[in-house]
Amino acid sequence: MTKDKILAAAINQYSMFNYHGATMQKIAKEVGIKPASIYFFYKNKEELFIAAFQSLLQSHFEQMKRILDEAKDRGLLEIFQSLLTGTVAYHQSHRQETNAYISLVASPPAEMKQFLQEHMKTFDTWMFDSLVELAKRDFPHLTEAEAKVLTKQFVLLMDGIFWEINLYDEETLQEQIDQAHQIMAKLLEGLQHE
Amino acid sequence: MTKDKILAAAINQYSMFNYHGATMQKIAKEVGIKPASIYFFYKNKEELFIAAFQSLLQSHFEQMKRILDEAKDRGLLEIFQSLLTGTVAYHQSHRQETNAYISLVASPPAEMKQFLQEHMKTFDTWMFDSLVELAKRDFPHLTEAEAKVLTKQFVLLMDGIFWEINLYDEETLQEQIDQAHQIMAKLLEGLQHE
Amino acid sequence: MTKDKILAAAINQYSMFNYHGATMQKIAKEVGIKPASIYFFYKNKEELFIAAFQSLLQSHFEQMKRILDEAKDRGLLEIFQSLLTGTVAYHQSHRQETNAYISLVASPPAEMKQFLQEHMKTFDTWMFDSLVELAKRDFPHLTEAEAKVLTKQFVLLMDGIFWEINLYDEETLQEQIDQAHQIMAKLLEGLQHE
Amino acid sequence: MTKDKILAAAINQYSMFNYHGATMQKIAKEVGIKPASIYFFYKNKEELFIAAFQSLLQSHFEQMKRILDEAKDRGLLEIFQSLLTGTVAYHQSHRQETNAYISLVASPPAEMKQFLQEHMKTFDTWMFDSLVELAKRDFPHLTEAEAKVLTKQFVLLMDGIFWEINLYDEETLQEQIDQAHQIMAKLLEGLQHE
DNA sequence: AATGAATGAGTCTTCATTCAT
DNA sequence: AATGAATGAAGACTCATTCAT
Repeated sequence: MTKDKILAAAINQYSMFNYHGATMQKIAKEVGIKPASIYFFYKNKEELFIAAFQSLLQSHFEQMKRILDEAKDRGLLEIFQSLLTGTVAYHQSHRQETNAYISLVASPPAEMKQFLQEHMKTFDTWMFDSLVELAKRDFPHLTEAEAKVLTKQFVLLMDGIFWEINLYDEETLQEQIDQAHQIMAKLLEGLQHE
Repeated sequence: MTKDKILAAAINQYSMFNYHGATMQKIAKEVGIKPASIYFFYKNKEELFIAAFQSLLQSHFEQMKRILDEAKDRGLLEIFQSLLTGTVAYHQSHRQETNAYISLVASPPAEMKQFLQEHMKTFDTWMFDSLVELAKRDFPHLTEAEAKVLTKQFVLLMDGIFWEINLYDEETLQEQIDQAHQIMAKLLEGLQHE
Repeated sequence: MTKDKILAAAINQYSMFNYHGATMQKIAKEVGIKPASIYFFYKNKEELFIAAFQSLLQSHFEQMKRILDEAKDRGLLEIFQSLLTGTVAYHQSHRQETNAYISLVASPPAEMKQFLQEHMKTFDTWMFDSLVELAKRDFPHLTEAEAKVLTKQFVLLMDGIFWEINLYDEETLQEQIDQAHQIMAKLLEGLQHE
Repeated sequence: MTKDKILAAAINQYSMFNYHGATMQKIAKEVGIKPASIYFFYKNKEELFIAAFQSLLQSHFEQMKRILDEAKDRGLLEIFQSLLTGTVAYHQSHRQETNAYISLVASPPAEMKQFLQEHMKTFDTWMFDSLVELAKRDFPHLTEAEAKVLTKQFVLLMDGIFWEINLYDEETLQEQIDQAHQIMAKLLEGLQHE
């Protein structure tokens, strides 16, 4: 459908040139239509990008949910591992969305800042709560506080991977995922002995 | 000096609107001059931004060097700690530069991509080498490989902090720094017992 | 009927925004249809507006005829009076048409200028001839020339009222109608004594 | 000066095509510059036209003041006469301004309606007060009320001339001015005998 | 009878840039 | 060292119109 193609093109152009550099003309050209046609589907540039960003954030969210859902019956370390590799795998097979997502989070257009912050909060809360619960399920003797600390540490590692996703080549990135894995292993190891 | 004010304004505008949104007009207005005047100091927009980005990256680099230099006579854990807090402190007192830097690294203008990658490589190499050396100095029994792993892990944590710097409020960010510190402590603890 | 609704909307939009500001889109929206649908009824914008203006001018003309027809059996002064109040009453109960009519006469679209001038001539001639005849009927001793002068004077007053119709509030306008009436009374009074 | 030429061109284009039809391109072309250059002098189309209309209304106002000032030492009938002929003469030697003025008053752009109404009120008040005063000066036995009635009647005639200024050819218009003159003569004549 | 989808032409406006002063 | 004046190119967006359905 043309409407979806426009959305995809907007995301792609944004990933390459940012908001002001993603012109209606370039988006239209990518879709194979004329600029004027975009306005049949979206009222203006801002509304197009609101839709684009919503779709972007939502697919990222859903992807994370899917990964967690698939992994949730394994052990905690494996869940962490799955999240890391799953995220990176997804993002490597959706290069444009990744770039757009990173761009959006790292330097959001002023008009989008608040909307973005609300989304990030929802996402963070969901991820944090889910992981805390899984941690407690897998290590029943953990106190709430301990589970939270563990989760925060994992989130920090995951954010590190995120920052590196666009900076390192595939191989180096894989090494960093391994490092994250080993760190989590060591952190869990400590807990098991208590 | 006007020339420097232009540079600062360019960085500030870039931090808010990205390359295409940072117009010569807005930059001039921020400085209190007319757009035409910018061309007395810089040949064109591209050269202005090359200068701006160089200055940006260089100050970041120098700042990191300064932090490391100040901390290098303490123990390794304290060095890590200093780097984390120093970096965050610097970036919190230079909000615009931080935003610009993050924006630049996370979504570089196409024209700047290569130049940026070279810089990042230089920076990463310097940081990596410096830390490996300090690790070996402080834990003489560490093998080269072990020292490298340790450093990579620290870099991962530091990158996590970087990603979070703009997303979390000051307090939450401080907590995350603490988490990073505790992880490094645990990793070093493990080493010490070998 | 849709066709008539389109015509009415065109007139209304014209009264508010003039020819170039009365867009097919706004007209369609006012009718509650899509712009493309207008083309089922009218070949293009120009033909729509030719139809609209014709209808406008024709209803104005017919209204004047009706007023005159109703009043023609009374005395001349009363006929003048009826024309003035009748015209104003009609125009106050058809605000949009009035505005459109005034707009059209005062600043006709270039394309319509000639068509308009022909209509105005026809209308003026009809009105002038009718009034001259009525004047002679009511004041048989008047020469043709005297009757013409009297009519011209009335037309001048009527045009004054027209110019004021959109500028003054209802009350002030009524006062001006009274002034016109009194002037005509005085002019007739002069004649009667000869 | 370019800035004034732009203003004049804006008025001229407006007189021919109304607000929406007076495009920046046509205005620029008339001045002999490129559309972009207009924006060096005026922030946007709306501000250009606000300036244009202000200038238009102000020159009309000043012209009326000048005419009245020149005539004010003659008798009242001559003053009326001067105002009529002066106005028409001025407007016939400033065709574009006249058309623009008539267009503006008869069908003002929505955005300008309020601004225009205020101006008209100021102008009407000035004209009315000035004429009432002159009437009382010239006919000392006139009551205030009588002077006001007389003035209103003159204003009505003058408005009639205004409405006709664009509709009739020069000769016919001159006849109408004569009619107005004769009406005023008769009205004054009546007063003198009291 | 009406509309979804599309577009060429044109609208206002901004942008980076130039150049004489 | 700075700016007033200007512009070609491009930006977002609108408009009248078409055509298949």
